[in-house]
Amino acid sequence: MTLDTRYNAKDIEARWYKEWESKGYFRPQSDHGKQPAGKPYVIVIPPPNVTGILHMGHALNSSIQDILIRWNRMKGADTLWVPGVDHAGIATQNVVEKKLAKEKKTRWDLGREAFLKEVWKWKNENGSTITRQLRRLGSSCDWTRERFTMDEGLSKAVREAFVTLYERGLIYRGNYIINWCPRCQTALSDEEAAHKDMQGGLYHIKYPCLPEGRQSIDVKGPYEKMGEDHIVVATTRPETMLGDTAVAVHPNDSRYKHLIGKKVILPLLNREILVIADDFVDPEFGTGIVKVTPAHDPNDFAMGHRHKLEQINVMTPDGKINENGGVYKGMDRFEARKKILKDLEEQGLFVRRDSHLHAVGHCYRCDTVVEPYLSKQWFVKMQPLAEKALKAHEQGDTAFYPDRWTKVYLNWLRGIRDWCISRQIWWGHQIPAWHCMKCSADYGEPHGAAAPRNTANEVQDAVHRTPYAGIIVARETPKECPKCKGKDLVQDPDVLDTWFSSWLWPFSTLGWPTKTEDLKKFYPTSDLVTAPEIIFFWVARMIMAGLEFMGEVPFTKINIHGTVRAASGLKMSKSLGNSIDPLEVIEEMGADALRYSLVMLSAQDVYLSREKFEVGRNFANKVWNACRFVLIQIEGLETASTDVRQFEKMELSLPSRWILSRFEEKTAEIERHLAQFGLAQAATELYHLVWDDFCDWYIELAKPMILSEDRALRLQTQKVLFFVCERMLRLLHPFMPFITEEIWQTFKQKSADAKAWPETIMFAGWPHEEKKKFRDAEAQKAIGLLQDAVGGIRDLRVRFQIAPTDKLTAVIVCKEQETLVTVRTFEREVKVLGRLAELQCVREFQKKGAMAANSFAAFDVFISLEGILDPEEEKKRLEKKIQETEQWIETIRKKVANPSFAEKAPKDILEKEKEKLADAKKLLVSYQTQLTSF
RNA sequence: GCGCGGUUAGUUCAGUUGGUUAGAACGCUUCCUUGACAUGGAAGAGGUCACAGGUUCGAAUCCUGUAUCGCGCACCA
Repeated sequence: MTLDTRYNAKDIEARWYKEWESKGYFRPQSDHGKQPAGKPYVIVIPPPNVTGILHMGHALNSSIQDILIRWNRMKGADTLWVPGVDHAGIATQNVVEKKLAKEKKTRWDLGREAFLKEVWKWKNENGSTITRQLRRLGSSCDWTRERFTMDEGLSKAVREAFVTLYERGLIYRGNYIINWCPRCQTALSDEEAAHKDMQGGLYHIKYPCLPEGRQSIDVKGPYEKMGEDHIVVATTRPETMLGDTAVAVHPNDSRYKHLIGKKVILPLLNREILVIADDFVDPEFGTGIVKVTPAHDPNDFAMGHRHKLEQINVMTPDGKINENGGVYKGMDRFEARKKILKDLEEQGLFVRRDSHLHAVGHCYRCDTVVEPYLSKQWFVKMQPLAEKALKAHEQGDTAFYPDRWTKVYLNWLRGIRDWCISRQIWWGHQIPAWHCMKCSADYGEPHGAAAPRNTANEVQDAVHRTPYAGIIVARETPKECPKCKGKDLVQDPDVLDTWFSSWLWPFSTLGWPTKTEDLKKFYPTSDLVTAPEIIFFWVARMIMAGLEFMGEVPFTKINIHGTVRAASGLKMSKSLGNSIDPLEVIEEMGADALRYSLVMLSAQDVYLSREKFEVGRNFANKVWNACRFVLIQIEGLETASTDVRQFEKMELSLPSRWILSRFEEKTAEIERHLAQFGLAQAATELYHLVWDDFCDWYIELAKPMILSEDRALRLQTQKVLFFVCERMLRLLHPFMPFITEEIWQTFKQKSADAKAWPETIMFAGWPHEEKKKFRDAEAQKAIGLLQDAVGGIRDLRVRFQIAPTDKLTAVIVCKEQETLVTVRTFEREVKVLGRLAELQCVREFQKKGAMAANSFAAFDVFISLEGILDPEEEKKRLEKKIQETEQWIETIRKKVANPSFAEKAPKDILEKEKEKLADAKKLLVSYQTQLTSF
């Protein structure tokens, strides 16, 4: 039984995933009636957007989670990885609306019910793309527990959560300035309005003053005296001036004190507005006078509140000027901006445009400029929730890896603002609130429609009236109004923010609010792995929800991994056209290669280009071939086994002792890295263990041993090869699940005790240190010497251009008798690896003729270079070496001679320095001896 | 404006609590198709660790400041 000559990732990967899933290996072992070891290990997947396709960020995220899951599964824990997708309200609705648009239809043409049918149809046909792709990656999720935020159970959880919060007085409804996307025509939360710096204009506009005693608002120019016949305000959004209801100055601003309480004329609409005084105004900025538009700016809204100003909404939900905007009615907001500026200029009221850099909110789904907009929405009062999360953190219930994200998280919690959760779309969980048409006067106005002029008092009322008259919030659809017994009830048309369902994910996916077995067994979960941009959207909210509804944090460890970026440094995204499709990489190089490359690079943000995946591909190929070599070498072996005890009474060769020792050492190190989410470091360690130690040295050393006449040595080497290689596969399995399974199964067939092996490498157990049984400092030191000797010879070969086929003679001159004894034990190996015809190991040596050496602290390696060596060149080289070494000695000597160093440095450091000094001196002697012989 | 992170080889990055002559991958140079692997092997060149101070016997590592790049947050119209 052996492996194919060529490693074919594609074939292997398709085959194994199917096998694993169909046999139920991904399910918790307790589902199979097994008694697992220790605490369960549970991860919930950050649910990807149902409209999404797998991008590199997902690939990295899922790779990390799968490594953690497979690692813990191998350790014997009851592992559960719950997969699923969220319904992505706005994004999904957009996709379906776009589809309808092609047929020249809108959602309004279909009506709510028919439209939702369309969305479900789309979901059923296309919604599994991303989960299919996750399978290609090798993600060992328990698909039997897959959830969707719109499925029945999760919808029940959403309703439960909403009603519970309402009952606890943490949900309110009110008129506020929210972020409004005119394209999606819905409110957004603060997090969904991504601020981008934009170079815009700061427009200075003259507002005429109403002269003393004049009642008429027909004030004619010219306006020349600022502060007398006019004032100048500055704005970035001139179109909002249509809704101005005041201008404000700082109460202590001496320039304008006389204006306070006076009136100015709002140009274009020729409305009188008041000059008010408010601390908010920064006298240093612009002219020190601010126009106040309570319905279109959060600050102005607050100011309007303080001064009981009228709120005039001048925009329609789709971003056009409404009937309050006079002649501008019907114009798009940006079109209106241009026209208004033009009109102002014609009237001599436009002063100038300054270039101005400011942050403008953009809809995170469609990138449209968000409009601060006054409308009636549902909110969650966040502060009480945040306080619980803060307290949990103080108690050490949550920890971020790496730790620096803690601060980001805490800062956000401390400055938390209420969460606008209602969305004016149809796809999502409809708010479980019903309006009694009889009791509720305030129902019936379409959301976001040109709101009649709400007064500040009304807002205040709306905010604080809880529960509201005429609104019934309930778990079950109410039949009648509890107050008036009226039957005319209409459910609130709004749906909830998608994140309102995602934040329940860690327990809703386990069955909550039903007290299921899963919930009992698997909550709280273990780790959360996600990207930094999701900390606010999801992580923080999940923690708050966990505490609020379950009374316990949903997970304690939060691993924040790097962002995947294109080589240019920009975030990888489809819209920028700089993305690399993970599926293409899988197709070309295999999922194992993709996973390994990504994880190895993920110590921080991952900058990708296609070539970077070659690391993983080459590594997979190396693993394949090394194992193939092992299988070929053990062809005749009848007693291949993974049993540690087989080596107990065996006198192992030095290289075998060494490789066993190296594996033991590195296993512990890899485990340590994995335990603190140092996956990149773990992967790098493994890479070098496999490539450098196992392939470059052990396999090369094993070759002569296998060809040896000594039957016992032959057999022993075969056994060690098998044993070590099988462990290597297990160490690699979490990182490269497919290739390791394929090879491992071949190993299993080859082993003498195959019956004792589990059915899959997934359950083969994670290699643990054999009580340091294999730790072997002596072997490590000896192989170090061997590597020096071979390296020294190889260097001389290359330096003097000696063909590899030229068998030459070398002499190793040991400086100590002890070294000589050691070197003699691996004489044969050095001969083979150095391609020598002859090797002498001696204590004393008198150089004859043209010879050159490489010197080490323990020995010198000479080779004969008759007719090749240029004595002058060699002399120069040696002189340079001597100079370098002298300098080095001087440095150490100074250090050691320093009384403070001797006094303060730890003992072992001092010892090390002294050793170093001794070694350096030996080296110097070697060089000097060589030089004098010329 | 506030906060966070980076600045180490030509490039991309590692570098645990300060302690070998600062490492890797890719690229580059030279040589090698030797029975696991050319997706390979051997060897080599290449770095005053952004800058300036400070703490220390000792600093890439800790502190202060500067420069520069990136990210996040924020109501300066």
